[in-house]
Amino acid sequence: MSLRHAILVLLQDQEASGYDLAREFANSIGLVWNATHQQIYLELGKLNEKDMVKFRHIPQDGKPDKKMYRITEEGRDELIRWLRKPAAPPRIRDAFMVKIAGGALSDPSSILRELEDQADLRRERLNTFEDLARKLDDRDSDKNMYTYLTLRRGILDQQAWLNWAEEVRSELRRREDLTTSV
Amino acid sequence: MSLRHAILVLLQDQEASGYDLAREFANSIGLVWNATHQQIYLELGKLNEKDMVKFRHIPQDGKPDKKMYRITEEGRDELIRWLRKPAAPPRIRDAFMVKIAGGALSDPSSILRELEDQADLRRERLNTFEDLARKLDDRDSDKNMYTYLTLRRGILDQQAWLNWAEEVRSELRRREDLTTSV
DNA sequence: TATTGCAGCGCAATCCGTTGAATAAGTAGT
DNA sequence: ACTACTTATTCAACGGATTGCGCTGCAATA
Repeated sequence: MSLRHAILVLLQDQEASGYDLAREFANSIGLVWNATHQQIYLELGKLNEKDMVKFRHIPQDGKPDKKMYRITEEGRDELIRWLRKPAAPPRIRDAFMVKIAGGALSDPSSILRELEDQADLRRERLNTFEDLARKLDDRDSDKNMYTYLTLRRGILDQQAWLNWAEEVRSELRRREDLTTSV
Repeated sequence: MSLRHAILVLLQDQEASGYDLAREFANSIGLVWNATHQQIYLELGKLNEKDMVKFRHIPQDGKPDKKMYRITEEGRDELIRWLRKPAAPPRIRDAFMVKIAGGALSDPSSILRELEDQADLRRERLNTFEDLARKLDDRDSDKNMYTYLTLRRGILDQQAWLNWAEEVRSELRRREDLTTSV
């Protein structure tokens, strides 16, 4: 349960509303941890109860009021504490891979079709990450270096996925040849 | 919610007890979907209520009785239905990566320490997967091809991770040089 | 002999996450 | 004029997942 900590990480740099955070989750941090806006609002509520964040009401004209959250001392303490203890390895839950594992049931053509859909998604992500990495101006600043490394992680991940997809294609083709020649 | 389908995939090949399944989740399928024994027993119960699996009681001497589950027609239908509709892309939730993203807070040495711990884990997995891949005898059988592809996915993933770790090391070293020379 | 580990199953409580919807006012497009 | 999107937050309901606990009994080890 480190949605909490992901939020605290974001709040470190700047005061932000739930809405702001949700947008950032959709981009930057979403690369390593994703969450919907409902989850974020809920978690902000809990963090507030535990005095790890506080907010001020900002009335706006035209737009609805907003709550600008900032991290407190307790919040920072909690974050530091969390950073110190080892992180559990991420648990893997990949539905598409379950399909591959049970692939002998479906026919190869439908697998290939879905493979291409997934590959499109990965290619899209790859482009996004590469764009963002290119736009990082000063790579030597502390903050940017870590953002850069995070992006690199995403890039290498997508690339590995796409390479795997290439292997799948050629294996399935090989298989086709075998069966038609028998 | 495709714990259900992962179980059905496993039950396709052989009758198995909850305990057996839990062990398989810890190995083979665990590579793409992990689950604890509690979750598995619970899900087996639900699957049974929906007549997607049935079981027979096996009394054992010494050991407690066990329930050997097998898939039913309804179960197979459900599995086929599920295979046909597109899978949602996996959501990413990597606590260690959240730490990296907020890395500017911790000192580089503690990051490196945890990096090495995680790297050990990845190397271990890599070896396991490579061993399993080597042991697949007849790569041309339908079933083994898909197992092979699943393993390849895991292998490429671990390798990508380890390459990334190499990048992190050199970036952090570079950074150290910069700060000491200033 | 005490402890640990493995085989085997289960319940209860709680927490996390997802889905869907409601509200409300401005702005941009056809 | 109508539609759709953006900003901004919240609630309700459900189901999935996790954590912690409980049971039995054999085998091996220290």
